[in-house]
Parts: sequence; structure tokens; C-alpha cells
Amino acid sequence: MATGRSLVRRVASTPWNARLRELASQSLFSESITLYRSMLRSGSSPDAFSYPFTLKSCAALSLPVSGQQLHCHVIREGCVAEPFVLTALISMYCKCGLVEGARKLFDENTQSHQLGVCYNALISGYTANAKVADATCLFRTMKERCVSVDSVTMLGLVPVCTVPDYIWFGMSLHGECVRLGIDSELAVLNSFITMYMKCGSVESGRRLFDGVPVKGLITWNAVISGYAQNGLAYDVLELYEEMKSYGVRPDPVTLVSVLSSCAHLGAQRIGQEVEKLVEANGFVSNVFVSNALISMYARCGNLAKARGVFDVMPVRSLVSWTAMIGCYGMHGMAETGLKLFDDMIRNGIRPDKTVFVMVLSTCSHSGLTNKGLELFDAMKREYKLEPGPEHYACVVDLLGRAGRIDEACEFIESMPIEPDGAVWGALLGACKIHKNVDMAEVAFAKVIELEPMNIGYYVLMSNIYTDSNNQEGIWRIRVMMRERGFKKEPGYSYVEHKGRVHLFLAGDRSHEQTEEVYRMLDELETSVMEIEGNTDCDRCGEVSSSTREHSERLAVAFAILKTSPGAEILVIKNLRVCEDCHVFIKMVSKIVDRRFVVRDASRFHYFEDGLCSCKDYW
DNA sequence: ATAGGGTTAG
Repeated sequence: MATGRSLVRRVASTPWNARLRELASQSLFSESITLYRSMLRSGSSPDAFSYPFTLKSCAALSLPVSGQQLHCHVIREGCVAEPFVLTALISMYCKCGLVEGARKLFDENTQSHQLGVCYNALISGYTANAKVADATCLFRTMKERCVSVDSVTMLGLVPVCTVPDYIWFGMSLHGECVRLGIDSELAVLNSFITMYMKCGSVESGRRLFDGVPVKGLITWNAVISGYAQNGLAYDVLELYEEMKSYGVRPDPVTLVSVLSSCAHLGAQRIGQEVEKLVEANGFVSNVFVSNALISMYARCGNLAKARGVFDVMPVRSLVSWTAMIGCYGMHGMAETGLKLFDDMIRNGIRPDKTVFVMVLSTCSHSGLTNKGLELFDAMKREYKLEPGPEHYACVVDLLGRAGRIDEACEFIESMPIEPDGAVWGALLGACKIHKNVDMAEVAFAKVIELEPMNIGYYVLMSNIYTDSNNQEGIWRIRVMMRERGFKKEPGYSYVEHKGRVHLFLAGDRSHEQTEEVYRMLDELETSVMEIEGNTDCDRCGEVSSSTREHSERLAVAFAILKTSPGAEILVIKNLRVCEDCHVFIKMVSKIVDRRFVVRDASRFHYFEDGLCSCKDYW
């Protein structure tokens, strides 16, 4: 081809270049690569003006082979030294995940050492490929060589500061931007807002956001997704409304965060509104959006709709399968979930660690002990995945629930990695179910060493002592808790009503209809043969308040008051529904003849006609 | 004429 081509009369490349540029600027990347190919076929030879566009297309589509081919052409045409071409090549290698190749190019062409854009391309390449040390190191080199740092350098560098350890570095960068006078550029502000949010400094991020005079869509998205990532689902919905009131139109990124917050809060009505918007704007083909829809419907208890979204997706990602499988697990439908897992494998999708967490916990919730152990084995042997602490915790849970406590202990001892709090916590939970006080004390000592501030474990241990009538033990736990000075009760529940989410806290009286809610609660309690008690509730963490004021009861009472007879009631609880409340809701479902769906931290409970879907309450 | 950049899920 090459020799043949040189015989063909060379045609001026300018019209080709203009078209290449047009396509690339419209993000029609594969079209631009096709055009480049026909350009070669027609006998016109590309020049230094053709490559940047074509390389950019390879970068955008992550096509390393085509990119390297282009690199060869560049060498043949002798224009590697051309700054625009060199930078485009470096960027292409980075975007295709070949950072070493990019670095080699950078080192070999020393003229790039004075070009800020080359540093910028390489730094953002390091950042995108999680090479934090290389990124910061190159930034230092850049300054040593007196190459000027600009806002694009910052945009490439700031995203490395997304772990709390790097927040100081991030703040120093912020200071540097002020000195350079680029701290008011919108993109720079956006990247710092994101940085603070990802480090968990939600207030700092919000303060920066409030100070931005003209906010862009990404500015709004940065805070909305930051709230979502920090579990502030309520604030997400609030800010989303505010954003719309300013006339800013949400994009798929916004809607993904909003949907995930609806999932969190059980706000199906709001989620459905978002789905309408998704359809109206043609975002249905966006995999992120569809995955978020699946998870929203699943976590709102609407399995059929979740499956409906899943079934019509033209392209499913691993995340789509994982969300769907996890959703069957939460609903106690282990068979369907495991069948879907098999389907996934048959479809040639390689499982990852997360999907294994889903299938393993599905097995343990449904008592499929051996099936779970089999899968754990297959994970290591067949799929060559290194189990993490979360997988070990699942296996301990699997063995523990089945009453195989000794095996669970041996398993922990044989672990090649250090067990974390969740592993010992799973053992502690098993000891509660099977009333093994001695082992519980061992597990408890370990677990509070690893997670001293997790209140749930203290409550669990206290309840194990309660079950065995060990007054001294109960007292000891109380003292420990007092010493550690636990603050307010973290138990809360949500109910959605008329497109608004109502939040209830244990013993809380700040809800606008508190009077009515408590009256209804009293009424229900008179009807139910109430088990009075001030015992600490197992795992639900709502300590030292009477169980009769637990958040899920307030939510139930409110929902009965507000919704029409016959309507199903969905209550979301952040922790676990305690035994007392479980019994209470069961009885209420008979008295008021309503169906209750309660989603707690790990699964769904269905209450109807005095019965509950789960035999064993967790 | 041409290069480098910010937000997204289980």
C-alpha cells in the first residue's frame, strides 16, 4: 500500500483536514477515523494538520491499535517534532491507558520539556490512570524547569486529591490558583468543588459553590453528585429542585445522582418523575441512567419495573447485572438471582468482586450455605479473583447463620489477609442467632478494637447478654458506651407521601404532624398487645429510647394516617428493624388490613395479614 | 486551521 501510494499523484490535503476537523469537533469520532482512511485510499497524504484531529478521535474511542498505526504514519511523514502532533500523540497514549508509551515519547522528544501542554497531557494521563505519585512528581519537575503552570495543569492535577490524605496538597493547589489568578475560572472551581466533596469536606465544597456567581451545569452536578456520594440523599433532592428553579436543565449525570438518592430514600414517586424526564430527553440509551433506574425501582420494592428496565436495555454492563442480582437478593429471591448470575456468565460477562459480594450475600440470606461456599471457591479458582475482607465476611456470615460457628472461627484464622470489623461482626451476629456467649465475647473484643465507634456492635453484644440473663455483662457494655460518649441515636426511617419524603427519628417530635402521629401510634398500641420494654434493640442501634418510639413505628403511624386504605406502605429504615418493631408491624398489618413493605439495611420485609415474608427475622 | 481540562452507577 505504502509503495503504491507514493506513485499516486498527491492531492492537496486541505479540504480533507477541514472535514476531519469538523467531524472531530462534533464528536463524530469513528466517522473521522473512517474519513482518514479514505483520505489515504484516495492518495492524498495527511500532514501535520490532519493528525491532531485523528489522534483525538482514537483517544476518545480508546483505540490503541489505530493510534499506534497513526504514530507510525506520523514518523513516516516526519512530523513527530511538531508540537501539536506530539501533544496529541501523548494524549492519545494516555487515553488508551498506555501511559508508559506516552512518557517514552515525552522523554525522547526533548523539545516537549519546554511545552506546558505536553506536561498537562501527561499529568492528566497519570491522574486518570491512578498514578498519583507520578502526577505530582511531574508537576514538581515542571516547576523546576520553569515551565508555566496554567489552569489546565490544575484541572489535570486536582483530581488526584480525592482521598483525605491529599487534601492538604489540594488546598495548596487552591492557594496556587489564587496566586496565579485563575481561581475564578469556572472549570477550576468545579474541580475544587469536586475535590472537597470527594474528600468528605461537604461544607467546604458547598461554600465554594455558593460563592460561584455564574454556575454552570457541571457546577450544579459537582455538588449534587457530591451530596449523593456522601449519602446526603435528602440534600440532593433539595438542590435538584433549586437547580430546576434556576432554569438549569439536568443532564444524565444529574439524573443518575437524583435517581440514586430516590433509591436511598425509597422515593418511588419522585423517581418516576425522573424516569419521565429521562424518556422525554432521550437519555434511555445511557447505561448509567438505566442502571440507576434499575437500582431505584429495586430499592423502592418494585421488582417488576426494575426487571422491565433491565430487559429492554440494548446494552447491559456488568453493573446492570450486579444491580439486578443484588435486587433479587434483597427480596429473598435467591433462586432467581442465582439463575440471573448464570445467565450473566453464559452471556460471556466476566464477574468481578462486587457481583460476588451480591451472590454470596444472597446465598447467606436464603440459607444456601453450600451453594455459597461453592461460589466462593469458584470465585478464586475459576475466575481468579482475590477475595477481599467483604467476601470473607460473607463466608463467615454464611457459616455462622448455618450454626457452623467453629468452622467460621477456623475460617477466620485461616484468612490470608487481616480480618476487618465486618468479618468479626458477622461472627458476632451468628453468635447472637445461635446463643454462643463465649465466642461472642471473643468476636466483640476484636470488633470494637477495629471499629470502636460503631454503636451497633455494642447493642448486639448487650442483647446477647440480655438473652442469657447476664446482668453483669449488660452493665459492662453500658459503662463502655458511656465512656465512649456515643451521641444521638442514629436510627431513622423514611416514608414518601405525595412526592415528599418524610423523615422520622427515634423518639423525635419535630415532624410537623407529630401530635397526630403519636395519637395514631397510641391507638395502634392499644390494639396491639404491646410488648413494653426498654431493652436495647438488637442491631437496630436505637439504644436507650423506648422501642415504642422507634422511627419505623412513627413512619408506620404517619403512613396509615396519610394514605388511603388498601394502599401498600413502603418504609425505609437506615439500620435494622428490631425484633420488637418487627412484631409490632406484623400485628398492625392485621389490625389495619394493610400491606407493609419495610426495607432495612440489608433486605426487604413484607408484612401482610399478621404474617411476615421472612421466617427468621433477619 | 491544528494540542492539554472539570461532573456519572452496582
